[in-house]
Formats: sequence, structure tokens, C-alpha cells
Amino acid sequence: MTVSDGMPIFEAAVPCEVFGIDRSELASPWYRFSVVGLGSDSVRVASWFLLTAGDNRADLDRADTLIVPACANVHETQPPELVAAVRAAYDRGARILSICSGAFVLAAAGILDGRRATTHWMHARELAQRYPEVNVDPAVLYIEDNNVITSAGTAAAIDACLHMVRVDHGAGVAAELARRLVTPPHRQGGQAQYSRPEQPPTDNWLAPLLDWTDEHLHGSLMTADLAAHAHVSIRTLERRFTHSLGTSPLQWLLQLRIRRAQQLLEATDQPVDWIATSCGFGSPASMRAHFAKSIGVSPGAYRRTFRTSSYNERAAG
DNA sequence: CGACCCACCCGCCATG
DNA sequence: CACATGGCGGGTGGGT
Repeated sequence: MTVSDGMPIFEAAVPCEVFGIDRSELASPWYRFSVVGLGSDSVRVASWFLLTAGDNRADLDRADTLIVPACANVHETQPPELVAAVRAAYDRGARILSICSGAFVLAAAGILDGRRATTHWMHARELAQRYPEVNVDPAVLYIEDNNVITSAGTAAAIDACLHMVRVDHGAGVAAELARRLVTPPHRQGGQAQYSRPEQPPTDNWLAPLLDWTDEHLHGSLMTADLAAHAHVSIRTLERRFTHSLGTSPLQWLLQLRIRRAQQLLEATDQPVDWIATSCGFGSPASMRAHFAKSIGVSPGAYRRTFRTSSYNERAAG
């Protein structure tokens, strides 16, 4: 695993926990794990820890798997030495795993071009914009594409590392390891259930229309209704949506409805069918289908995960 | 699950 | 000419 200046600690800690501890009672041999600091002799991790590099730089050249836990800053140019090390490891056939914003290092090394990849949902759009050749999927916890694994933010590091153990040693070993880590062996749904949609760019023309749309979701709003309210043709409306929001009117409506449904599932005890109607879905079945496709879990499962207050009330009572 | 229907949406072109 | 608009056709994908 590589660490570089300014890197956060949690993402780096997870591989240490999974691969760095001798777990030969689960599978033997376990992993030979090494942390390589790039840059100066000492590397600052998070704001509080100073990591002193050992003389293990050579491990970079012989590792079967190279892990890039995160990067210090997604907006800046990635450290050339780190990027070159990733590229070299990839070229000699090593497996590569990135966690969270580490995907930006992999992308800078050019090894994500033409591949499916993911990163923290807050950075997904930027990754896709800066590296158009990368097929970014912001909805999943991790993706393996031909020996290159990328994973979502922070806690998804656990999912990705468990995935590697599953591939290397089988599902049984991975499940037992998950027990030791006190974490689910496999999480239902992707990171889509945790992400928040980005605020749309404030567009002078669109803003009033979007506000109006948000207030009239409960009806059976259609593309034609939006066009009529905005006094433009459907064709023009579609063009403006693609231009300003990067999506079509109906898809936008759908996202609004799903988001409203999420809020109601979290904050109320209203039945799912009631929520479906109130959010403007044509039918409860329609909402379930769209919800599952977009969020990755059913409305019921989503509520069980996020409606913690009612659980606490029941537990207390 | 297949069938049917219709809204959607994108390429294309004419118009202003 | 650049640009935005509106209408048309048709493939398609979701809903019943």
C-alpha cells in the first residue's frame, strides 16, 4: 500500500486492519503487507500522524497487489512519483485497488481509461468530467474491472477489501473475517443509498421552473406540463434540460420523486403505497421499480436502514 | 411473461 | 453566418 503526504487515515487504516494483521488461522499464508511512503522520508497522514518510511521501497516493484487508499486533494495534480509507481505496477501485471479518491491517482496514471470505475459519490462527477474515457458508476460500493478495483468513499474500503479476500480465499474466509471486523460480509445496495443528489447549477431560466416542479410533484406531472408552464415547446425544454442539468425532463422528475420518497421514508411512518402516490408515481409498483433501480434497495429496506428513530422508540418502549 | 400502448427523446431540418 | 426554436419521425422503454 502506498501512502502520500496529506492522505486521510481511515482509508489507509482499513487495508492495514484487513491485510496487515496476521490472520493465518483464517487462511495460510495470509498476506505479506507493506506500507510504502512516497515523497520525503516522513509522510504526514491526516493532520495528526507522522509516518516514518522504512526501507521497503523495493516492495513496490514486487507487490502482487498495489493499494492506493486515497489522495490528499482530488482537485490538485497527483504526485508524479505516486502516479508513476501505480503505472509501473499496472504495467507489470499487478492488481490495483483504489479506495475513495485514490481513483484519481489511477485515472491520472491512465489505467482507468475504457474501464468501469467508481469513487466517493461527492467526487464522481469531477472524475467523469476530468477523465472522459473513464466509465464512472457513482452508484456502487466497488467495481472490479479486469484486475483493477475501485471503491467508493471511506467505509466502502471495508467492502472492497472484503471483496479481495473473497476473490483470493473464498466466500467462507471473507465471511469469517467480516465477523471479526463486526461488519456485514456483504452490504445490500450500493453507495447510491447514501449519496445526496447535487444541487443543480442555479440557472436564471430554470430555477423558477424547478421550484414550481418541486411543489407539484404529487400530481401526474409530465414533460408536456413542464413545457406548457415554461411557455416553450417540448423540444426546447428537452434541449435546455440537457444543456443545464445534463439530463432529460422525465429523468429529472424521477430523481425528484425518488428523493422525496427517501425523505418520507426516513421521516414518517406513512405506508410505502401512500408515499408512492404522494410523490407522484403512477403506482406503488412503479415506485418500487424505480427506487430499486436508482437506490439499489427496496423502499422497505431503505426505511429499515435509515428510519432509526422509530427503531429507537420501539426499543425504548 | 408477452402484448400492446403511449410518452419520451434524439436526430434531423426548416424557420426566424 | 451563428444561434435558438419548433415540428416531425421513429426507435425505445416504461406502464398496464
